[in-house]
Amino acid sequence: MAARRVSMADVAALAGVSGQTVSRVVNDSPRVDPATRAKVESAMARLGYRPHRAARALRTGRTQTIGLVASTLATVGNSRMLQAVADAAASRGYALVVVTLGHGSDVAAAFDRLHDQGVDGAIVLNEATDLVRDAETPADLALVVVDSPRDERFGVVVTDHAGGARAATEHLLGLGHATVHHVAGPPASFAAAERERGWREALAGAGIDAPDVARGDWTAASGAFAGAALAVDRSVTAVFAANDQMALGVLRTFAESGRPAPDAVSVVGFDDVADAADYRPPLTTVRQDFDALGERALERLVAAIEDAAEPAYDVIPARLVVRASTAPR
Amino acid sequence: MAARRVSMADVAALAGVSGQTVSRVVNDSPRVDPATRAKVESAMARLGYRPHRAARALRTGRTQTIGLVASTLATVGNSRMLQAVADAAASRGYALVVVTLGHGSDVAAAFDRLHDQGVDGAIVLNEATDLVRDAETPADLALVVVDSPRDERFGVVVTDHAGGARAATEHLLGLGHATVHHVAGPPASFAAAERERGWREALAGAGIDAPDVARGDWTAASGAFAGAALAVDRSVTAVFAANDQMALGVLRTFAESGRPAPDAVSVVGFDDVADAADYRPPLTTVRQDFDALGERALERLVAAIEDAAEPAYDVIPARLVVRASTAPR
DNA sequence: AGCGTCTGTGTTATCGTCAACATGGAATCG
DNA sequence: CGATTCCATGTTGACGATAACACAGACGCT
Repeated sequence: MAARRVSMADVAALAGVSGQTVSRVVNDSPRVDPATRAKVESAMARLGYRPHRAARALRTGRTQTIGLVASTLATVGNSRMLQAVADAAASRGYALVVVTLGHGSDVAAAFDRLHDQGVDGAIVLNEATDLVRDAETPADLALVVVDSPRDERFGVVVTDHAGGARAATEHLLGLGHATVHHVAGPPASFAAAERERGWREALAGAGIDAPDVARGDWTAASGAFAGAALAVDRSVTAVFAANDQMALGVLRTFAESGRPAPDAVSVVGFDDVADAADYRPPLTTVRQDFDALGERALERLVAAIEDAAEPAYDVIPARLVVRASTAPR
Repeated sequence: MAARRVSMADVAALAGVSGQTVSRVVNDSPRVDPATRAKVESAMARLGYRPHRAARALRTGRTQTIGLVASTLATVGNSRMLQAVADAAASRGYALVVVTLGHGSDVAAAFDRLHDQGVDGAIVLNEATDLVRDAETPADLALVVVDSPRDERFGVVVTDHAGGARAATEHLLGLGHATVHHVAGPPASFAAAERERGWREALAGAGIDAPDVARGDWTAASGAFAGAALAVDRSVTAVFAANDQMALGVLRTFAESGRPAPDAVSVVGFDDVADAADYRPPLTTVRQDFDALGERALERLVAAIEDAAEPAYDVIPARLVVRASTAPR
């Protein structure tokens, strides 16, 4: 019962070589005779040998593990990022440990925990611009931050929020709306700021003064609240919400005020969550490519860990998806 | 720059004791003189000592790491479970590694990966009843499965799906509806089967023959598809959908058929996702307590790992949340 | 007084792997 | 043809922590 696990020594004994040779086979060293390699490999297969991560980590100082830091996993965007990162990590042989920020939103504590875990690097989903900016980044930890301003201390991967927002706004203007109102995300959010910037740029490009923004906290409830104020203003015919869930709230309050989309108002969201196509009406929105984002973040992180690559800056495009919540004015 | 990490030996030297004594302090052994303990602790604090997980794992065979297995993390339920489990694990000093099933849905491969990682135990989010049933469970891995039939080989923690479904159905019957139609989840899902069972039981209890069920795949799109068929049948006045997203689809197609809830039809969902209160109309649904579920699963798992506790079976209640999508007939 | 027991601490060996160095032979060179 | 290089492999000794054992002194018992 107490079958001790198979170690390198067992494989070495069966193959009639030294442990070091087994190690070389395992690590794909070129310095191994093909015949020897075959012998060792068959011995490994026969015994069902698996390298012992902890032992290797102890010896090499590398754990083949990366951390993912997020304030919460309960949002659609974060969980889709997580999924993408998890898949990408698995395919490269890295384990992924998840660290969520406590209620204190204490990034330093999160880095501390990662340090404890001995991760080789970390990906941070940066929901508040100053999250990472203020925390001193541990020197010995490779870092890639998602949705952050460019920074030379760590890699950065971002969705083109501003570009997506511009496309959304221009789409609405193109439909003949005199202006476009905006329900923005929380002030601390980098993504929210970028989306707002894109919206302003599009309006400025059309020579239109930007109206006051309403501000929500990404939840549908906050979108509904903001929408209630907009709905009573008959001059509002087009609303760009900074995410789909707030758009959902906007759709609801406009409908309840007797001004349903798309006849009385056009609404655009951001993200393209799975449900967006089944909102009423189906929501025109900007699709974020979470898979590409996660994949790229991991790729950069692994490059930093394994090849000491310099921090890079990558922008992933976002694409407008037109559905039924927008119509010509 | 290349500051080697602080090891136990460094602490021991500074405190003027042996490494073993430091180890005893770290592990809260009672066999340490309070004065000595204080000396060691101050030395640890001064040097900023952190135990080296890999070294400890190598020696003890315990990694203080658990795995979470899920087919996907992109669903609301799974990501909320993940969040709950991550928090609970962190508070107990366990790291959490996430393993998603490949497209092959190959549980054996997932266990394999966990084995590689050397986790002490795993929590499986069981979306298909036969997921775990068929896989041979590794003997040396403590296991807790969420949403599975009772099993003596591993711990099981489940939401009371049937009870919640019964409450939902009885709520609708209590409003005067002659019968309740059901949009069920995928056939392989344990949760879907249980919710369907609860629905049937409630109808049977009222002496009503259960109508045919429509079947979706948890997505809003599949709910819309099922809803389209139901909406043309004027005798349908009450629908219980097996999750909120399908309920969203049902709401949409009924509205588009000129039969909006709650006047023409009453709709109940399951889960209480964050957006449900902002569906149009706000959705009456059954709230799952994901936090309790995750917390309990982790508690049982840790008990199994640390105290070799016997597999337990826990049921977490679900609660009806009445909103505006249901009305008297 | 003599003996066992308990307490706090130190010593030694080991977990599985890999880096650094060592070795012996074949191939290549001037 | 001796010297040099290269190649495939082996030997040794950590990495950091802890389990098992050892031991000296304090204490209590008969």
